[in-house]
Amino acid sequence: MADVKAEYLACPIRQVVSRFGDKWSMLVLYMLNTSETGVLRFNELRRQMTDCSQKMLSQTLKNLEQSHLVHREVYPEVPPRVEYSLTDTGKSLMPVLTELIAWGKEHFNEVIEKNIIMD
Amino acid sequence: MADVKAEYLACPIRQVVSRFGDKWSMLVLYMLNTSETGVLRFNELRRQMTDCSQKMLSQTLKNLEQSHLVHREVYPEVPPRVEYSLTDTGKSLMPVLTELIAWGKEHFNEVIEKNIIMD
DNA sequence: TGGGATAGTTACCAAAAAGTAGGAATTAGG
DNA sequence: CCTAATTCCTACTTTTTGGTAACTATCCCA
Repeated sequence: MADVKAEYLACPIRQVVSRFGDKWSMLVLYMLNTSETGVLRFNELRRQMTDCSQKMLSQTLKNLEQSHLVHREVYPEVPPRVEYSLTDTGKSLMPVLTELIAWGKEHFNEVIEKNIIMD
Repeated sequence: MADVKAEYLACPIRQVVSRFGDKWSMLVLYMLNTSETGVLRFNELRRQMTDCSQKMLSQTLKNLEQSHLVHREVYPEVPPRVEYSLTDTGKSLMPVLTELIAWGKEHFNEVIEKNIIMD
């Protein structure tokens, strides 16, 4: 098991997959990146990702924050205001992510035509 | 729920995540890409990914085949021989994946130093 | 007095993913 | 005739993930 740990720490693919290979992380990063001000509040994200539950969104944001990809700024107001934005590390990921999305746009249309995955 | 389907079909991020955002897909693609001949047999992959179970590997390969990213060639011999390689679509993904890996190498070392995720 | 808004957390449950262990099929080789 | 090699499949169990609904806290407004 210690071997597994070493393997994880050494392998950038596993790092990447384990940190934002989940259902919502990339979507959140994308939303933050395309936001005009570069900043989004919790409920603004919720409204844009209607099929992500409140729990999943806050969990996702917490993970991204722990990975230093997203910055969380709390304003001690009532009602509370919390603003999320990309960190510099997060911003540095965006060109790659953008390419991945572009690749998806280019190549999955053809795939989807032959291959229905949802019902 | 039909909306969710439409959203999925329309969103390249979800396409990408749902097709190879899982635990093993990227690793398999990477292995196939870095193989000298561009071809790997089932047990060759197994030996290189010791912590992936037989079941997971064959499931992963099947998914990648269905997404037209991996080609599966069966030779009707005894004992059986099956060779896996990247399709053209799979190959077209590799530059992006390589960049993602490079990004991981560059940026996660610093993150890991501050932030232990495994125990 | 009693919503409403904001940003969560928690407990509970269901579904999906993944691990384990065993079997199947075929033929060559001892 | 028994074993090894190769590529799986299947049943069973455990672990992880995700969803639902209810709860918290605070202040403003009617």
